[in-house]
Amino acid sequence: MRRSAVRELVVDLKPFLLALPQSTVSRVASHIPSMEISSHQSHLLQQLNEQRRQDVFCDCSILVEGKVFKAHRNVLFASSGYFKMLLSQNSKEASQPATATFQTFSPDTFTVILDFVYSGKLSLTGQNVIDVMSAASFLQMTDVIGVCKTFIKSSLDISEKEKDRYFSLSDKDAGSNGAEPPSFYSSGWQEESGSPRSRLSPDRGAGIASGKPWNKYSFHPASQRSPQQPLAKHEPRKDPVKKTKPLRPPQPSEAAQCQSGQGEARTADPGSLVSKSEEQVQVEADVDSVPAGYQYSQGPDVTSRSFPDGLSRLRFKCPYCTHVVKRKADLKRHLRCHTGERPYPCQACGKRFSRLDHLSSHFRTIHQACKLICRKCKRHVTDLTGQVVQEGTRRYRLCNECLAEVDVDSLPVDLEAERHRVSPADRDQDCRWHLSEEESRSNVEVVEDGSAGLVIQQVDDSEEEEEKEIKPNIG
DNA sequence: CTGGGGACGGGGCCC
DNA sequence: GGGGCCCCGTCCCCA
Repeated sequence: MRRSAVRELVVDLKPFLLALPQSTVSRVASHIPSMEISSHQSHLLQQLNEQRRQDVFCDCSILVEGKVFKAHRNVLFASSGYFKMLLSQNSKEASQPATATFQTFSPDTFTVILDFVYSGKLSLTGQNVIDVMSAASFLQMTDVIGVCKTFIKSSLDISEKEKDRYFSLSDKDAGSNGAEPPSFYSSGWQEESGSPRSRLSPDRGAGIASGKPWNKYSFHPASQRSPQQPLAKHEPRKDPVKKTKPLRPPQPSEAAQCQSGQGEARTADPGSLVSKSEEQVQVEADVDSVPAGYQYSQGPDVTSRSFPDGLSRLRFKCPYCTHVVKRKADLKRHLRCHTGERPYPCQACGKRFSRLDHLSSHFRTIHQACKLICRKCKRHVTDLTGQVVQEGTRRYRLCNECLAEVDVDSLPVDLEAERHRVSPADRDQDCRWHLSEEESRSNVEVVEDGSAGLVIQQVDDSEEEEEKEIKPNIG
């Protein structure tokens, strides 16, 4: 601890101790082996933050889209898993100033993160929460991620609680285009003792600092997003969710790309950033706990929206776009297109879906060959006129004529095995298509065409009805 | 360039 | 009220 910090502490405690009777001091000292000064931590943090602002002892530079942030290696190490990895890998060069470069989030976003690191206060707004969560995902700051998630969820709760206020506001309040949400949204995290920062206080105009209206908000990697980018109706489709490669957490090698003391430019893969974000959203979906020492405060007018008469039936307003739905469940469903949450994995191929019905549809279409249509000639097929073909994890039907054309008629179909496969006892287990079963397909009693990678199964229309009862094994 | 298949979001209905 | 399901429209990818 620096001398100045210690001196501050002593100065701070002096009047307190002097004010106590000597007997009290000795009695307390005898009962408390190690006295804990509650203000110490915040004081220390305050001092570190002051040092950061004055660039005192800062031994780490972070370059974010051209803007340089100064910080302390120790503080970053203690706050972020990413920096922990990065700095520990470069521990040999501890004497050299460390430099990290990011282009995956904006300077504003990193300002919020860094302010949190040095103050414990997270300045979240409806405009920055996704960016901050993505950045926190990348930096592996799980506390911040949790706070962001709670923030988003809380928006929903407040939306519900204050729905009556939609209608209590006059048309004048709503303006001519009542469906438009209010321009600003504000909320923030603060210490229990309360924050002096006005932007954290839940008053109406508190979010003006960000200056971004609701309908300007969209969910994109910061590197791809303009702050002013409007949110089109299907814009979430352009979000990295769809482009995401198989989900994976940031790898240590990615962190290693930041070279200590070299200031090497680095562009992190936005896909990986969001993938992590998605993954964490899902993994932590049931974690609503608030980090100890914090309390959540949010502006009371977050969802105080009113709508014209024609829209008054639609009560739930998406906090990230102008979309309005009638049911809270619909809003919850809609929000996944903003958060990228995909809680429904396909057990057959591992692909993840944001909605259960989409998963069901995918499973039926891709893995169950439910369509009684020949994939090639589009004619209706029955158990007499066609067969199910398995290609990898896909199943579809071909009529006997088309089967002959693809030269698989020479393949023997093990009817006995087929009967066994669709027997009631085994049907359910088989049709669930567990990945583990995929991997151990040697036990599957079907015949594979080695050249075409096809597996021919006899069509059984009775199975068709039964398959409708089979649902993907949703974990 | 075009058509088909699949993914995906929204809306509505039923339980 | 919420979950599940179905339908529809749109978009994207690919052959």
